[in-house]
Amino acid sequence: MYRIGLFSKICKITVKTLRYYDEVGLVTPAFIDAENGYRYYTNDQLVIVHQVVSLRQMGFSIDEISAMLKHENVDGILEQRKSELVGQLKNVKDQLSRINHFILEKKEGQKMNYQAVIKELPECIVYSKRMVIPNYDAYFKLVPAIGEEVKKANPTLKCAVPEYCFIIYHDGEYKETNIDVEYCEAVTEWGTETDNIKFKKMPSISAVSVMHKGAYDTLGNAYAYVFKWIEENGYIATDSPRESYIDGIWNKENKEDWLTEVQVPVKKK
Amino acid sequence: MYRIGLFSKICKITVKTLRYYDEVGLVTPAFIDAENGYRYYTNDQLVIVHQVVSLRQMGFSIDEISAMLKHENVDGILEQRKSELVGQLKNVKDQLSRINHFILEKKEGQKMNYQAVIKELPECIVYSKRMVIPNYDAYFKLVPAIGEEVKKANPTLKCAVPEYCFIIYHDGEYKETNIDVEYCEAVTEWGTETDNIKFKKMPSISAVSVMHKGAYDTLGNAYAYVFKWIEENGYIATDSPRESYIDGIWNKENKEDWLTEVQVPVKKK
DNA sequence: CCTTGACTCTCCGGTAAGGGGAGAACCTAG
DNA sequence: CTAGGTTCTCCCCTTACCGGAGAGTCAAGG
Repeated sequence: MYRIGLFSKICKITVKTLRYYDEVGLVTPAFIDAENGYRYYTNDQLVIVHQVVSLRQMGFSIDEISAMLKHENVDGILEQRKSELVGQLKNVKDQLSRINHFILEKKEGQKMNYQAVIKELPECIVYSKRMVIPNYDAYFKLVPAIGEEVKKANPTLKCAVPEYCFIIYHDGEYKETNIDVEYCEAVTEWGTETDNIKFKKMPSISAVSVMHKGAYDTLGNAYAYVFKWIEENGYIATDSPRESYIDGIWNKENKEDWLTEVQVPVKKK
Repeated sequence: MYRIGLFSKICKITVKTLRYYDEVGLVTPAFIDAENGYRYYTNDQLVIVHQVVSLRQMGFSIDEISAMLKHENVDGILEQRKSELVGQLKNVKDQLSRINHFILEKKEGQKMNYQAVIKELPECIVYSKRMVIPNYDAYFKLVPAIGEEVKKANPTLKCAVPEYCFIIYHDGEYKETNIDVEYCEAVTEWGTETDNIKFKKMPSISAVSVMHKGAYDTLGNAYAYVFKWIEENGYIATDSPRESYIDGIWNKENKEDWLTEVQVPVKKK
């Protein structure tokens, strides 16, 4: 019979931990002196502690170990822990890749303008108009007309809250002329379509998102950044990119205050 | 200016998290109504939140992000996080390997007699006698004589607490006859040596440890297990194995109650 | 027998990054 | 004016322990 201090040296476990294991019922001392509460351990507990440490080193939680020592659903717990570990492995590798990318990016251009975030874009209903526009500038002149056309066909239609107004670039490559573009705006309900305006449901997707602050003439940098990021971090683009307008000419005079979000649907390679 | 609920939808962060970020000073609302405490956010906060989420997705802690946003020691934090991730990667791979080994071992033999634990063996002073013994049985007859010889040369010498009494197998392979063996016992101080008995300091090492319950004739199973474990989990043995005696003939009549610990010094491959 | 120092006990508080819920105040639409 | 949705603060909960306070306990030496 050892007292707790000696036993802790024998099995190389702290006294605190032994008391904690007693408290949660994982390793109960062989005997507790009712007079003074002293815990006494024997080599039987040594074997149990050894088992517990072994399982802890595989990353099982106390609850899981308790269940396993009672032979409850051991196979299930093993498989669950394993798939958890596979997930963690992916996650750590992902983080490592991202941090390496970050360090590299920081070394090259000191500005650090862009930051990538993976986010889930929730499902939504949009009205959309797809069109081929001669060039980038032409597009802005068309937007108000679209809004009016929708309102005429659907006087009570309301935009979604929060607003989500974006264009999808359908060309698989960068173009400056004859751009195949789809203007979308999220709304709360289905409406009646017209020749130009169609309604559709955008499914929920995951996308990598970067924020672009400033005028549109440097938006190309954001695209360059995001596609490089996708490449270097082991993702692949699964759909055409979206450009979501947050701040612009309609609410900010100064071009440098404009804010645009570039979203590229992706999945892990 | 958005209220917290709407803003949380815009940046896809829970309200709880936004309040927490406010509390720790990471993302402060643009304006707080002094009357009712309502938090109001603008798109400026959106950009900050985006940065924060980006860094959180790389696994930085709130404190680290706070420092980085203030441009404090960014390079240091990056490198630190990176090496932390490298460590985590090793750890997760190790756990995965161990759990796979465990699952396999469980499928093959249902008994699950052995569990491996990596532990640090602390530094200690031992007296030791190295000898070549004709066979396993002969060894036990020699032990009492060693104890007496030490006591004669060092009447006041005390054994270490906890006791640590073991033999080292110096043969690089399994042998049944003419075994090169070193008997060791940890003591509290250096003593005077004799022709046979030498004192030395055992340095602190890490070792994989398994517990063997029962008579010595099945100890081979424990060795088989531990060397297989070492092989399959990416470790290498760095020194000769030790066999530490915990329960035996001296305190347990029944052979099935004997307890022996096999320790093999290892390092990660 | 007394003291001293080592050991042990319980209880309380802390960790990281929020989640859950209670109770109260507030705001907007009908 | 009311009903329902938002927001506020406050408190407790999570994991697997660690640190410390204050009090009781034990063994050895004088």
